[in-house]
This record gives sequence, C-alpha cells and structure tokens, in this order.
Amino acid sequence: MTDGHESAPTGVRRTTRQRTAVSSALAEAGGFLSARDLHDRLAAQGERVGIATVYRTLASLASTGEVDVLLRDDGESVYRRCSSAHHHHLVCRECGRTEEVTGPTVEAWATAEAERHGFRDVRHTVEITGICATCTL
Amino acid sequence: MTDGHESAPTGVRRTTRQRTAVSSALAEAGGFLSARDLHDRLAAQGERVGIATVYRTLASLASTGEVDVLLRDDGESVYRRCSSAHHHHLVCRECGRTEEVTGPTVEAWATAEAERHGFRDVRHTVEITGICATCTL
DNA sequence: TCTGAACATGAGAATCAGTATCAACTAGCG
DNA sequence: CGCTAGTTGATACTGATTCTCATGTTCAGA
Repeated sequence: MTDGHESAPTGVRRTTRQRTAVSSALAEAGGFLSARDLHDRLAAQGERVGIATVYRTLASLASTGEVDVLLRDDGESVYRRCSSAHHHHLVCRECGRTEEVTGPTVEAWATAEAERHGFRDVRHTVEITGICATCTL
Repeated sequence: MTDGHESAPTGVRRTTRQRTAVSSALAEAGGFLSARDLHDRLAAQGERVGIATVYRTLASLASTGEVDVLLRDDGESVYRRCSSAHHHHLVCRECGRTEEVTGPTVEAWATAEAERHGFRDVRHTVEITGICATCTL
C-alpha cells in the first residue's frame, strides 16, 4: 500500500552527504538523541539536512543494527550509536546517563519462558531505570 | 503554570457514569486496548464518553495500578485490566495475544546489575514478543 | 567522462496520539 | 434542597513522525 512514491529501493544503499552527516553526528554525540536533537545539532554545525531525511536515515541505521532505538515514556524515540552485540540499557531517570548491560540469564529466561508458552521467533527488550550515583549525591 | 482550570483535585474520586463505563469495558475486553479502541467500543455500546475522559480515566486507573500500560512499538499506549502483582508480558506480534509471566530471576538480575553500577531506586520493564502457537499454524 | 535510471532529498502538508481549555454539568455532603 | 469541588466533553492545540512529489544525486556501465 501507499506505493505512491517513496519508491521501493531495490536494495542499493547510496552514500550521500546527509547520511554521512547524520551518522557521524550520532557518533560524536555518544548518548541518546532524538531525531530533533540530531537535526538541531546538524543545523548548529551548518549541515543542512531535512528532518525527513534524518528520520529516514535513523530508521535505516536502526534496521541494520548500527544504532539502538529506545522508545521513551513520553513516546519519543531516541537513537544512539551502539555496540552491535545484544545488550540492554540501564538508564538514569535523572540525568539520562546510560550504561549498557548484558545478561545471559535474562536471555535464557526470556527464551525459555516464551517457548513454554508456545511462542516462536522470540525477541525481547529490557529497560532498567534508576537514579545513578552522580545524581544521588 | 497551567493552573488555568482542570483544577487540582483535592483528593476525592467520584463515581461517574463515564468512569464506570470505561472501567467495565476494559474488564470485558480482557486484552490490551488503546484509548481509541476503548472509545470506539463504548460508542458501539451506546455509551457516549468523550475521548478526553477516556484518557483521563485510563491514566487514573494506571496510576492506582488497576490497569497495566504498555507502550507499543508504534508509540501508542495500550491498557489492560491486570493483576496488580509485579509481572511481565509475553506478547504475540501477530494477533496481540498476551500472557503474563513472572521471573524472579530477572528481578534479581536487574536489581543486582543496577546496584553494581551504583544506581538506586531501580525499576525495570521487560517485554517479550514472539509469534504465538495459534498464529504459527 | 558522459548518461540515465534508480535512489535520495526536502519543504511542507498530513496524520495521529495525547493534552489543554474552559464553560457547562453533577456527585455527594450537609 | 443547595452548594461546591470534582468532572466532563467539544474542540483547539502540540509535537512527533510520515507522506507527497518535484527536483537533485549517485554510480554502474558505455
């Protein structure tokens, strides 16, 4: 549906100024950024990239696993360049600082639990939030 | 700051036709429903309740723990009458069916991991998705 | 290097969930 | 009954994300 335009890329991924800019701005940022944050950041650097392109690029990077996507409580999505290995996040509710954590235990538990209920093609997300040491001071 | 109206309820929770309707429609539904779904459902039953009221009631029920809130991938929130004990969800990506699962292991892991990083006042959410047995057929 | 067709871009419109506004309404106490 | 704080709802608004589509680019092949 909605074939309109936006055409169906047959599978070639081209390198453009915009994609490079988005990708490196995200890398420089380090932490989680919303699409708008990123757009503003690019603008501040003099890189003019349309917001629509930022969203498209981000979606593309996310689909290849180059960035992590987190859906915040307020419904806004935030992105971050991330190690590609499977992991979870520990997020500070105060300052937003994030740490990556891994948990073989959880992976196993999730899979086992899902199978016990007859589910297949299992995926899971785990988010742990708290107040980090710095913010506690 | 937005004191305008919407006043600050001093703590009394009144019983109204609308609140009862929302609450019972949610109970009848069984599964997860978005605010809009619920609104449509009520309309179908001839219960005229404003969408704003549905949102308000849902938020209120969520804050008292009477319903569970889930933020779907597309950013829409879905609600469901739920056991108040802490648990997680196993959701079918195909039909939306959900099962509640508990995992002492995960609870412990999350807490331990958070503390190891110096985080306090820890909370966590775990979502497991997959394709349920019925949809696999 | 030149070409062209597939891809990509962007400005702005469109969507859509959820929130704010505020006058009118009502539950429930006395 | 009468009063008043709590509620409601039509509607405007916000803010994120997607769609539209004419125009600009990339890059493989000649």
